[in-house]
Formats: sequence, structure tokens, C-alpha cells
Amino acid sequence: MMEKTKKNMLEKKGWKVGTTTEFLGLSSEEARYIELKLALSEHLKKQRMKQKITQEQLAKMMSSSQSRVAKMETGDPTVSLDLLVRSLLTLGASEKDLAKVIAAVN
Amino acid sequence: MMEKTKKNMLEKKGWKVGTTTEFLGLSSEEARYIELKLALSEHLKKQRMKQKITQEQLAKMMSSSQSRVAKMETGDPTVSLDLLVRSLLTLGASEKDLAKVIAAVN
DNA sequence: TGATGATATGTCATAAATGACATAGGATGG
DNA sequence: CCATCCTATGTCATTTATGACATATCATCA
Repeated sequence: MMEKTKKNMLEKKGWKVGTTTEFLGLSSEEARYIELKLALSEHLKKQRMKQKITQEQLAKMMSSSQSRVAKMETGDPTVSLDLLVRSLLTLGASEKDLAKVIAAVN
Repeated sequence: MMEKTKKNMLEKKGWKVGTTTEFLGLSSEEARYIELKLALSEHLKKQRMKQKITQEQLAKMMSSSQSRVAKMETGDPTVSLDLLVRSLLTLGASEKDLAKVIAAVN
């Protein structure tokens, strides 16, 4: 469950989150959507490191840039789910892998 | 597994897919990414209908428009994963629900 | 110390996605 | 037949995401 400090942390990162009350209510779609992205974000970083690949290399594999990969991994709000998923697929993730990460969010 | 006719169908819908050989090879990331979107797309339509909600109503719930919901459900290539996922969350899908749909893709 | 490699942050022009609107197509009842 | 309701398709101005670049921060090691 998300607490107030998490909301602050997210806003510091640049996320535009709704009111605190709404935010603290039983997970709005918005909050859950953000949590989903962050979960994929973390997983991406772990997977990339596990494979001993640099951001630069991953960027090249998917025709992106190092800076964008960095943003993906730091949970920058300008990064889309699309890009996160494509990154994971590029790293060899299976549909089941993705599903596992997503199912673990809450 | 995707066959040639599927590639044609996708291109008719407006998807820009790579070469046939690449496409028919063991699922490129691109193809898998597209299949993922289509799976969510279909699930969205099913869920919305199951709940007896019109595209117009769903659109209002998520501050979108009927035409965009239609595009989501018909697999229009201009629709993002983000929007598909947010739609499903709006319809009350749980993370496990999403995971299930994704895990079933192949 | 500083040099080197990796990651983070800021900015920007371009590309892509979005909501909105108009309108077409389709089904169902009257 | 034709209203009425719903869905699909096309288009477009605006918003948002993207790759690219510069530069900053950080860690490791000689």
C-alpha cells in the first residue's frame, strides 16, 4: 500500500498525482497505473544489470538513447509503458515474465 | 504463432510491420509487442461488453472519447499500451487480471 | 589525485498519441 | 421504411513522448 511519503517521493520525481485523500484511498486507477510503471522500471534495471549490459548497449539494441534508458530506470514520468515493455522484450523477457512482474504489483 | 495472413491483416489495419521473413521468424520483439496490444485490446472489448457499458460511457469514465475507445478495441496502431492499461484499470481490472491476459499471449 | 566508464539530469526539436469532432455503418425495434 | 442507439473510420489541432545532445554525478582503480 502507498503511504504519504511515497506520494511526496513521486512528486519529487515529477509525477503529477491527485489529492492526498484521493491518493490514499483504495488505490485509484491513476496510482495503480503509476505503480505498474515503477514495477516494470525496477524490473528493467535488475534485468539489465543481471545481464551485464550497459544502458548504452541496451539503448543501441532498441534504437533509443542512453539518457532515455536512464529515465526508464529512474521512473521518469515521461516514459511510456510502451517503451518499458519494449525494453523488457528486447532483454528477452517472456510474456510470463511480464505477467509475473505485473501480478506482483499492489 | 503468427502466420502470413496475420501480417496482412495487421498491415491492413495500419500497422507497420517489418519484412515477412523477420516477421515469421521466432517472434521478434516488435511482433510480440503488437500481439500484446491486440490481446489487451480484445480483452478490453470483452470486459466492457460484459459490464454492459457503452464506449461512450467508458470514454467518459476515463476522460477520453468514444472514437478513441473504438480505436482501442479495433486494434488501431495509434493506441498506446498506456491507454489500454488505463482503460482496463478503469473497468476494474486487477493486476492479476492484466497478468493473466499478458501471460496468455504467444 | 585524476582518469575512465557508467549513470543521471536537463533541454529541445521532432514524432507520435490524444481528445474531439464529423460522419459513416450497422443493428434493433416500431 | 426510418428513428434511435451503438460502433467504426477519418481528420486535425494540441499534447505528450522520444531520441539526441550536453553536461553533471558517481564509482572504481591506478
